[in-house]
Amino acid sequence: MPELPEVETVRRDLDARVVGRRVVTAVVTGKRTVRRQTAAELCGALEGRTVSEVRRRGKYLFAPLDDGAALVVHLRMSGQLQLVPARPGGRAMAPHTHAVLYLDDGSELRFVDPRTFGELFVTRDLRPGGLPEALCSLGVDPLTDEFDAAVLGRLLGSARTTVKSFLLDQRRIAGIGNLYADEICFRAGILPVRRTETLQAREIRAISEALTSVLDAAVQARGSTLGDARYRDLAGNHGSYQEHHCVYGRAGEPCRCCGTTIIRSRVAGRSAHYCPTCQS
DNA sequence: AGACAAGCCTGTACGC
DNA sequence: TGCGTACAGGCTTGTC
Repeated sequence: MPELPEVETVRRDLDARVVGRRVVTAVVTGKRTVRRQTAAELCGALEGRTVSEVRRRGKYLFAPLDDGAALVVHLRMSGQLQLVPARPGGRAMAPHTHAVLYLDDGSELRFVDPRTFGELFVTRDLRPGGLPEALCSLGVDPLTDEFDAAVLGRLLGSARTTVKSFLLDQRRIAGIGNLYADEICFRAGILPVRRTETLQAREIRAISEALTSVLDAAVQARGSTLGDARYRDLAGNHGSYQEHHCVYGRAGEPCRCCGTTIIRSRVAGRSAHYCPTCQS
């Protein structure tokens, strides 16, 4: 399940390898992959265009093009981008390949998505800073300098919900999914069910610190690859942050800090993993 | 066979 | 009334 660290890993690789490349041909075969426009419109908007840069907001990737439009990609649960180098005879398409951008150096950028929740679209509707209008409802991105403990404090101060729901709300902070929400709560020593109204100043600082340190470490490790919807980077390699998970996917196992059995319960309709001793 | 996992959107219901 | 929040349903498919 790609969340911020996984999407950022893909963004960095795309930025290094696809910027300056021109799309020669675009082919969409998935029926659900392009929803906000027709596949022909998307392909027409991409063909002949050069990728200027690759940016990210929360879990969304967007690539401004040389004509002022931007390609937007969301991987949702099972989406994956593959960059397949030019090779005589080509390389077989993975099952569930729904779109392919053929680039001017012979490489192919492929969108693979078994559960078909992911989507691509091209938009010309951009804010002055270049952010697509469609992404403007997203909250602050925690890897930017727009985010710090003071900003988090203000956001938490106006919320009346659980810490888990707060962290998952993309309109407040963009990029955190179920996995990193649980890891951040553990690192901060806060239970996922804690009400935001009850947080002390020192706990808000702890959440801020945990948020930054967990996401930074996960980006360093090139994301988490778990058994289910296995995340892969552009080249097909997996991340390694799962080796550092303290709670997510560890229900029934001993806490790495105190040995207490990690609990799994439901919070805000989602699975939540926590240590009942280390978190309060 | 059927439940479940995930992210996000939509619609509806609720409390203050 | 209106705002913020809660919750359920829909979308999908591989895995247990």
